[in-house]
Amino acid sequence: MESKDIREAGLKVTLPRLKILDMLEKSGNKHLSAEDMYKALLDDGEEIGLATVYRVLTQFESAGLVNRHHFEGGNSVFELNQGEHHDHIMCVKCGRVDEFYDEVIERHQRAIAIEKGYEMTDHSLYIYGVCSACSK
Amino acid sequence: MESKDIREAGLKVTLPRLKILDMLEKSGNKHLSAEDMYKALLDDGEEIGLATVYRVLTQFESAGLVNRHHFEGGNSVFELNQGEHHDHIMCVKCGRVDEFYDEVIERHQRAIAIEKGYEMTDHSLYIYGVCSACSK
DNA sequence: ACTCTACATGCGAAAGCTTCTCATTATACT
DNA sequence: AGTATAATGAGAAGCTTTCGCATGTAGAGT
Repeated sequence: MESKDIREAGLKVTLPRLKILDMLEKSGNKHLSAEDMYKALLDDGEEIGLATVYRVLTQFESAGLVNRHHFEGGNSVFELNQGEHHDHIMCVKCGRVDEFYDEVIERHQRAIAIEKGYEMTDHSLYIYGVCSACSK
Repeated sequence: MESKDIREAGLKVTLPRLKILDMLEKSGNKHLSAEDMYKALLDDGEEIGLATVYRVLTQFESAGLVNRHHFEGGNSVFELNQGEHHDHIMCVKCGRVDEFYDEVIERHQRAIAIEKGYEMTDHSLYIYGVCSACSK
């Protein structure tokens, strides 16, 4: 039940929040922008403002329910936080996104932070390329 | 002489371009935004428009003279392309930026791209943390 | 040096994404 | 159910970046 997550985040359970969380859960590993979700909600006949979508996503992010990514070129995209950290590889032609996790890279990042005297709080790694479907 | 670089990029040697390139060369390993450079030019008494700063930086980027980075939270910053690729680690409190290069990480990125069926064109890795000066 | 043409510039306007403001409405606790 | 508090929708505003266009200038040829 999604409403539990919202309540546990200290937020009231409202229709926009339920709809947005629901949409993220059903989206598979798609990475949706606020605009994407807003349009989809409109198409569903919901009366939800774009500002609300942004507000709710920001709150979900603070609560750790979703992750925000800044892919190259413009707007942020969001995905459900499902526990396991991963990084992204993205096709510069079609926008397809795949996910990966590499323990060696993770370990080296931590080592670099220590070597440079930083307490690591976060990191972001994006690989850009042309996917197999687009390169033929 | 910087004008050679500009000419080799197929661009006319103009005052705004010289000033901007000069400023990047003198900035050490600082990472400057277009706005930073625009303000510095104004303070120097130059009559250079913000649009020109953006245009010139974009052209320099296309020509491979500078690299553009999208740090978390807003605007792009630029640094001179001095040959060797590197990634960045940034303090989330004071904005300090350090650079690093890790061959193992680079190799793993290439391997991941191949494994996922991508022809890698680019990648970006940012580590965020609290630097030693800010953490005490 | 002088001329000419294509390219650059500055300015203001505009675009695109995101946040803010505020009056209205809904949630959840008593 | 009643009430305090938080959430919403709509539009305005903010910020970075780009565009359009009239004016100005670099640089090749003469």
